[in-house]
Amino acid sequence: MQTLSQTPAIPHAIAACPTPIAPSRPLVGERIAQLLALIDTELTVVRRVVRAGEPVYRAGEVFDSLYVVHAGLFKTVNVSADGREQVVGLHFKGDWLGFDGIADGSFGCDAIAMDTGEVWMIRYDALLEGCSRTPMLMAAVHTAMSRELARDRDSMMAMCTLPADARVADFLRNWADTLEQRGLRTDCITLRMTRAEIGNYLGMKLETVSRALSRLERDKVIGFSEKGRRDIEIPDVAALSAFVDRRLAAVTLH
Amino acid sequence: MQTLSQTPAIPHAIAACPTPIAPSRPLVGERIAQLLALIDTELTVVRRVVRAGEPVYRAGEVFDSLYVVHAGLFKTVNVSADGREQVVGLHFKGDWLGFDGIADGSFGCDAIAMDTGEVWMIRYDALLEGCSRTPMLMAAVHTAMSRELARDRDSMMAMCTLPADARVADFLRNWADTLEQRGLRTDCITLRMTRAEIGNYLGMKLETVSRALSRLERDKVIGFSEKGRRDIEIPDVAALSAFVDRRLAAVTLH
DNA sequence: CGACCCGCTTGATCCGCATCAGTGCCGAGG
DNA sequence: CCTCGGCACTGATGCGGATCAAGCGGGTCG
Repeated sequence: MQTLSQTPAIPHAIAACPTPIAPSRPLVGERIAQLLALIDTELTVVRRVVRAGEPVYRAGEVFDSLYVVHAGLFKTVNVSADGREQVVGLHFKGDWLGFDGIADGSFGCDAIAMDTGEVWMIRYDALLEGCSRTPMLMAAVHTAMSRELARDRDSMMAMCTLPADARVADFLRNWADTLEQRGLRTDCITLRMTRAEIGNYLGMKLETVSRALSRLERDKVIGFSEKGRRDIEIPDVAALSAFVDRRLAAVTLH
Repeated sequence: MQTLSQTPAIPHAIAACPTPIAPSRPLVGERIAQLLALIDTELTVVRRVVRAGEPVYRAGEVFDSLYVVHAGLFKTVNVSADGREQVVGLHFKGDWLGFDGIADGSFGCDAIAMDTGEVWMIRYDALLEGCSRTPMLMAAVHTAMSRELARDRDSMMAMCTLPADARVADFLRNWADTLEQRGLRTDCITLRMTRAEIGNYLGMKLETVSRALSRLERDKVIGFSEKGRRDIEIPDVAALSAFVDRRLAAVTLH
């Protein structure tokens, strides 16, 4: 089914993919290109380069613009009044940033670049106007928000029902999926996050992340590159899914 | 009770509110009324009464309509391929149902009535068209999606960082807030969920919910009505917040 | 070069919550 | 009436992951 036109990714892994969530998987890369083209023609955008660690916006700032990731990787960090903070989302090329600010006119999260990247800033009032003119644009915005909603729920579900090591496996699988959708290599991914950040995102401590990764390596589901423990080799994405299912079955049956 | 044309909400409760998140708190009830009026004038809606336990829609069904809760309480349940299911959202009057179906054209959740209620069904294509005509309507839709996003993140945060009993306290506080925003009594709330459902929503087991409630009662933060253990008295919402903060401090400082 | 810091790993121990098990309460139905 | 099934509460026990602690490799800077 998934005859991805451009990705050179391992075909058997795709055929064996157990969770065909998105029926239009091979089109995702194209969809992103179309989105960016649509925005570029319909709206005036301000391109902004953001360096690693720098914020696109911060929680509490007045909301008046949305952002679309054009390059790089960004995280959104929820900061509560009492100082707790948690990574609540990761955003790749084509993802939007700032939807959560619409409701009450100020951002609810920090959005921070994890390496040098570029965002397109779009004034919200201009976007509303553009949506009135161009129904396709409105549909695209709705779709993006809807997708984010669905993704948040899936990760909530994972956090609630999966044990720690399966959560890490699921995280890696999602990352690989994301890369694959963008036509990038999935067999060797570079996490641009520390163990502590991963743990924060997945709701566990850095030691637990480390142990989970070690276990996944022992089980031959992943490998470490000799370049460093930050690069992770995923010979077979399906094996990762299988690992999740296996751990789940171990819990589920009484 | 539902006749709140403009909220007659209890002023002292607002003054005593410990977490002034929304600056326009007393206007929320009015906002809901305005939303429903706006929808009613701009769109053709189909009213549909749903009895307790019946679904509004089910995961996997083709998406072509959104729903607005007009009366009653609804839950959304995420069902994964392997059979796990989790309550991922609770929806009161004025909330929308079905946003997560926009992205890929089919619903990702079950939406189920928790007691007899009424929803307004709105065809999505008609909504898009209405949004083009009426910018206010579009803004309302965006706001609703944005709010849902923010709420999901907050509950994700709570699940990750709060211990079980604080999570229950936080849950009750949010419930009370929701009622207050709609101009209803907050000092005695009736949970229309079993302990197991609450636990499922909060990511814990029913025994833990039960213990947490018992503890909250021992600490005089809540009380049980003599009508049954399903009715919970909250003499002071601020005390609930204080409980959450206290439990958090106990964890945070080493 | 060595001193230091940071990120990662691994082991030992502790604790919160899940699990298992027993009891009580209430409403429905024979 | 008694029985039965669903829901709730509580105690005992075990496990998964947090916490504490130690060691290691690599990068930076004096």
